[in-house]
Amino acid sequence: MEIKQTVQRLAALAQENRLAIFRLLVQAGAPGMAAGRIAEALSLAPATLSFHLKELANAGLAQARQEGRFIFYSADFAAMNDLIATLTENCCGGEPCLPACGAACDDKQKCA
Amino acid sequence: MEIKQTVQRLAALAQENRLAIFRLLVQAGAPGMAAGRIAEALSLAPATLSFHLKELANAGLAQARQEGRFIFYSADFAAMNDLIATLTENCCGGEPCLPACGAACDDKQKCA
DNA sequence: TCATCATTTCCATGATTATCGAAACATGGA
DNA sequence: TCCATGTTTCGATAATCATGGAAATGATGA
Repeated sequence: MEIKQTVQRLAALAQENRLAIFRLLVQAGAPGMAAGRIAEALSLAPATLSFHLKELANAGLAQARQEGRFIFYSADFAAMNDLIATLTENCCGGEPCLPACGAACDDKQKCA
Repeated sequence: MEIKQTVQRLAALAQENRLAIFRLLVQAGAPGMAAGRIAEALSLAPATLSFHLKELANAGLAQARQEGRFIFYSADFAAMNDLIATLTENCCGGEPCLPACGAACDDKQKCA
């Protein structure tokens, strides 16, 4: 993943309301939640919520889907995993991993 | 990890220069790098670098250590892992995981 | 102590971001 | 078509952030 996109995704999550929105979407799973429901759950003004949802969508962390009069938003798990993979990809820089590094490494053998 | 701290750490990484600094420190491993070397590697003004290093240190993602006239900074792998764990902790919200989720889950059995 | 080097703090500036009221834009039902 | 509802865009404002020059701080060796 490009560094610009990584920064964009980190920035998208680095805001209290957006992190809360994203977590809500993660818990909601594939069907997601209608914008209004999210606003209700987090007590956000419609314009404010819309601003943040757009930010998450632009970063590729959320997707919108129209259903009747409602617009459902859902988390993009693949994007989240890409982000995490990018953060950990140079984990320990080829050297034998520090103990603390183990939990984040996909390659358990390398990080044993 | 508290949500405020999670936001702080994400924000610390959500800036191109700071992400570059952090990656450099990750590659440098435990010994870390002197501030001057980092500035040199990334062509940053001393004041600018100092600002960003402070930001990373405040977020708990980097540590400073004095060595002679130099101050060495190193990445805190444990903090990075905490951050990732927080991002993935409600991964798939208890339901069977979506395929895309597997890579991020520590619990491979749950996310098979 | 003094000179020197490495780094940080102070300060001002410009840029970006978050918020929300009001208006506009869909969508679906009567 | 008209109305009601759900969501987004517009516009203004306040707050936060990034940058780097200049001065201050801290550490070392002479």
